[in-house]
Parts: sequence; C-alpha cells; structure tokens
Amino acid sequence: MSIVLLARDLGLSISTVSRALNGYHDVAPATKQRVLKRAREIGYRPNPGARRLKSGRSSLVGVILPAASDGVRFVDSVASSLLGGVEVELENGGYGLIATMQTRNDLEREAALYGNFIKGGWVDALLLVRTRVADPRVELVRKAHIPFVTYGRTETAEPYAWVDTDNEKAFYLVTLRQIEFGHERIALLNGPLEYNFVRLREKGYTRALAKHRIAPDRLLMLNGDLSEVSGYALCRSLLVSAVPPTAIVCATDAMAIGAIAACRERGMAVGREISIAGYGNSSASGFCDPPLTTIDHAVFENGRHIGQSLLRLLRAEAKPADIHYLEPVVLVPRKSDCPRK
Amino acid sequence: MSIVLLARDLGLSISTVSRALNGYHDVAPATKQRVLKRAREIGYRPNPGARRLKSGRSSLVGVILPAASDGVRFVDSVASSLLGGVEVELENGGYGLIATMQTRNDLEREAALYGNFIKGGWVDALLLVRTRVADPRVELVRKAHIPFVTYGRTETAEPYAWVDTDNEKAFYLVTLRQIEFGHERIALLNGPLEYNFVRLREKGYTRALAKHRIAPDRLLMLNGDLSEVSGYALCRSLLVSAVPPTAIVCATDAMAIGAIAACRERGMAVGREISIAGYGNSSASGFCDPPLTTIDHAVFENGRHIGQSLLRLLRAEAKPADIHYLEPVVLVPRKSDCPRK
DNA sequence: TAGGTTATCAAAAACGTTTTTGTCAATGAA
DNA sequence: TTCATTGACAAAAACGTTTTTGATAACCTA
Repeated sequence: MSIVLLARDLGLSISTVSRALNGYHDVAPATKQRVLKRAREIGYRPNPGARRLKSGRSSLVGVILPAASDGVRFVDSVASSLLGGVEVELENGGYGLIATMQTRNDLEREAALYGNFIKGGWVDALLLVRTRVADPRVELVRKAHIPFVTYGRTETAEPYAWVDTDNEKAFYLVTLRQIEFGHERIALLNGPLEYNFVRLREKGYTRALAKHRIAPDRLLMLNGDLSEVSGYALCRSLLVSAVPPTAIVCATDAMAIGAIAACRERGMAVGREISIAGYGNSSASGFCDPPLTTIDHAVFENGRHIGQSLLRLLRAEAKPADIHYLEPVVLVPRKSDCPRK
Repeated sequence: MSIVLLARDLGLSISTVSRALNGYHDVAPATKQRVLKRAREIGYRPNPGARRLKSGRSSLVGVILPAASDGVRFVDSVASSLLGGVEVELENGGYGLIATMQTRNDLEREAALYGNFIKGGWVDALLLVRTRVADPRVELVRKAHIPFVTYGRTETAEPYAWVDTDNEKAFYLVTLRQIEFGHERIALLNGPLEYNFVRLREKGYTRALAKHRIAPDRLLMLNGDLSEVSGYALCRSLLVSAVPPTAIVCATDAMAIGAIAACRERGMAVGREISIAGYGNSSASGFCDPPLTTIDHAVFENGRHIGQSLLRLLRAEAKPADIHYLEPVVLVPRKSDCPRK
C-alpha cells in the first residue's frame, strides 16, 4: 500500500503518481518534479512483484551459472569479470542482473531449471553461458519468446544473438607460433568436446597445422577437463609415449600449469627442451616457472558487449540476427615455449 | 490467469486448487492428488510475482556478490563451491538462491544496493559474504528485519548468525609449523586489514609466535591484496631488506605463488633455502614448483552449513544467536616449506 | 434424534502496481 | 461565438495469487 500512501501524501491520484514516476508525458513537469522529490524523501520503492505482475516486466536480466563439474568451473574462471561487465552496461539501461546456480548438470534438471526461471517470470531476458556444440537451452529459451544472448556460439539453424571470444584465432595463433619455432609434433590438450569453444580451439589448431602441411595426429589431440590435474595426467601420458611431442598447446592456463608439473617431474626443462603454451592469461600464468606463454582476451569487454546487446534486444532496437560480436585475442609471449631443440 | 484456468479445467474453485498446491490440510487427499497431477500435466507454475505480492514470501534467498577489487576476487575463489553448497541445502527446503553483482564497492552504493535488494522484496533471507571488521551491512540488514547469515564474522554488539572457517587456527597451525622448523623471522603476507578474516589470520600468526616467545616484528607483517602480483611485490621488498625472513606465510595460495616467483627471481630455492606456505589449497597449489604447503578448508561444507542455517532461521526454528559454526581446517604439508637452513 | 464437530470445498477480499478510459478545463481554429 | 483539440489529472479495472471467512454435508456423541 505504498504508492497510495505517496499519492495521499501528495494529494494526487495513484495513477498520476505512477505516471509521473514512470516518465509518461501527460503529467505536468511541475507535478512530476514534486512527485519525484517526495518519492525520494519518503524512500518509496515500487514493489517489484506488483510491477511485474501488472506490467509483465521485471527490469531484470537473468543468468544461470553452470555447476562446477568436470573441472570446468565457469564461476571460478571468468564469471567475475564477465558478469561485472554485463552488470555495468545493464545498469545504464535501467536493468539489473540476477544469477542463480545450477547445481547438477543433467539435461532434465537443466531443462526444469531454465523452465522455472523463464516461465516463472523473474526476468525479461537471459544470458546463456558456456555454450555447448548442440545446446538444447537455446531452443528452450527461444520457444519462451524471451530475448537472450549467448556467451559463446552453438550449432543451430535459426539465427541468435551471440558474443564470443575468437577461440579459433587464438589456437591458430598459438599453434602457428609453435610451428614457426620449428615444431612438428605439437600436442593439443583440450577440454570436453561437448563445448563449442573446445571445438573451435581444435579447429584453430588444425588450421594452423594444415597451413604448413602438417598432418594432424589424433594421438596428439587429447581431451580432459580443464583443470591442472587433467593437464598433468594428459601430459604425463604424452611424455611416456613412443614419439613424444616437442610442443604442447593447452586449452587453459590451469592445464598448462599441470603439464609443466608433469614435465618437471620427468626432468624436462619447459621453455628449453619442451614448448608449452596456455590460454586465458590467468593471474597465475605470469608467476609460474617458467612464466607461461598464453592468450589474453578481454573478458570484461565481452561482458560489456553482452550487456549492450541485451539492452538493444530488450528495446527492440535490434534483431538477434544482427547481434554477433567476436572479441579479438592477443598472444602474450613469455618463457614457457621455445624453438625446437 | 493461470490458476483460474487450472481450476476451471478441474472443475474446482481457485481457492481449493491453491490450497491443494500449497499442502493445506483441509483438502481431500484424492482431490489433492488430482490437482497435483493435472498441474504437472498442464505445466502450471505459480506466478512468483503474484505469490510474493499476496503472501509476502518469495521462497528465495539472496546474496550480493562483491566486486572483484583489490585483487580480492570473491567470485573467482570460493564462490562456486560455497554457493553450490548453499543451493543444495536450500533446494531441500524449497528455497532458491539468487545472486546479484556489486560492481562498485563504495559505501553509499553498497547501502543503496542492499536497500533495493531487501526493500524491493525479492528475497526472504540474505547471505552476507566477505565480512569486514566493521561491517555496516549487518546493521542494514538487521534493521530490515530479514533473516540473514554471514560467511565470516564481524565486530558487532548484537548477536547474529554466522558460519566461518577457522582462519585463526589455520594461521596458528601454519606459523607453528614454521617455528617448529626452527624459524624465528617469519613474515606474514596478509590481505587488506578491513576484512575480518585478515585480522583473524594475523591473530593466529601472532598467537603462535607468542606461544614460543617470539616477539612479533611489524616489519614482517605486510598487507597487500590477495593476488599473485601482490605476493610477488611484497616478497620482493622483504628479500632486499636488511634482515630478510627465513619463512613466509601467505594469506592465499595466489600470494604464495607470487612470493615463490620473487624468490626464484633472486635465485633462492623455495623449500630449501626459504620456507613458504599458502592458504586455500587451490587447484594450482599442488602443481607449482615446489608444491605448496597450504591450508585446506571445506568450502562446500561451509556452504551447506549456511544453507541449513538459513532454513532454520526462515522456519523460526532457531534464533540468530544460536547459529555459530566454525569450520575446521587442515594443514596440507607439501614441499614449499622446510627447516631453517 | 438433536446438537455439535469435522471434513471438504467455494466466495470474495485483498496485495501494490500499471494502464485504459474518462473527465474537465483551457486553448486553438473557424 | 462555437466546436474540436489538447493538457493535466482521476477512476477503475485488471494482473495471479493467498487467505480469511462461509457454507454444506457427513460424521460423531450423548
């Protein structure tokens, strides 16, 4: 009963107060100012439930944070920067960002969670993160007729709004660098193949090989999760093989750090006897031994692009098909990779 | 107009359907089952806004994730596990967890954000993370008369519900270990003093020193942020001082990794010539060189305790004063610390 | 058998907004 | 002077629930 109190206090009708607050044009500038001023004084906040109920809009964008599984911990890697960027932009547009957790990631649960979140009517738009190659979520969300943008691409027939980092370019660059160093047996320590970015990284890797007519060797393309443990185990298996690689490019800095540990264990000098590179330019990557050659990409900037895209979609200033943004990457050369011995 | 559709479909009144759905006792078991079944078939979901508007309850617990500043990136360190634990428990109790981001962390903005979040009426209870020594948020939330539990303690007169990790014990243990190794000049690389856990870690450190009658040296107690960069810089300054420490305990694994890099740069063998320990048992800590002696603490478990506490508070099964849980820690000995040379 | 209890359901009043429609005076054009 | 237009406000009807209050029939107890 809050807006009625405010209205009574001002000697105005509820509707006039509401219209003043929401910036309609058929309220006199003077009274509008009066309403705004008094509302601030009195600390009036419209009840979001009531607003949502009546208008159908919540002024909120939602994101469901995937569970930390397979060592693929979205929240622990880029979430902070990415969501920060999203939030900053949304704020300018009068929208907020809310997140909820996905504790399990079986498909049924996921569908139920997204269903509840959307149909529940908490949010006006959605952000989808950690896209998979075939991602049932985009169909799910599209059917709900709610604007959405994905962070990362996916394979689907219909157009959709996406913002992504140039994973393919990144691994093209980092692999090319190894080739230019004279390496021919270059291993790829990659993540779970279900994720789209994993495919793209593989694609960049193979494209670089193809450019220099190096036949890709399936035995050198390994998939684990994205963690140090996995990098360690995979690298270990590589080193004991008949013809070990002379260079290893890794899907994450964490994997690279694991790989470095495996090499060290076998007495191989990383950055001299074997060449290793990572991805992500994590804060640790500059401080391991040797400092890691890696790929830097502007996560916060990506977040800002997502925020802006969401806003344009919500304001119907753009169609999903118009929104495609590929964030460039830059290679950060350090000491962990080296010419072939 | 959804529940009316369901009611009409069933040939029942709206009120009976509502009461059946909400598990009231004055509805016949047979009709209750019938309603539940049909609701599932038809895919009925109560409109949360309407529910909240009428009943005043949202069945949601909220948390505001602090901005990544000062290198103190809450989201990027423990958030995933902690919130996972919270979510799992809340789910059992029929509650959900939603988070929103705090992009700036000046006091005004913070107060406004919490005000909006609470008064806005989105959530029934709150989780406060990354508590400060003097934390205006607890007063803010208390005044709103909304149940809350803090992750980490704070200094306040009134009783409040908290769940915390035994930071003091952790640094007592890790410092004691250095003393038993024969070290006397033990440095502490700590975080910003405004945070409560930082004070507690300092307390544990000084208590261990006091036990062995070692006078604490202010010059050995340094504060930075919690990042690798900071650990590197602080350690560097320590090593060029007149009487460098022979052991360094760090507030995070990240700082320790930075410190190790600084030692390496000066040609000091960590784990042989100088003793270093971290905190957190991060995934990287086992794979750096040398593997890091650190403190392990069950973040997920902490989350579960928080979730349970929240539930008890919401059900009025307990008062805030009854809810205090201190999660034990365990020291993980590895190779980065060593007896005094 | 009469009266009170209980079990099961329905009617209707909110909750706090937004939005459609309406009112009334002042203004403009003819 | 008259009639349409506009500017500024108010009334009232929703939005989809929950919950209080009632109603009816069936059930006990004495």
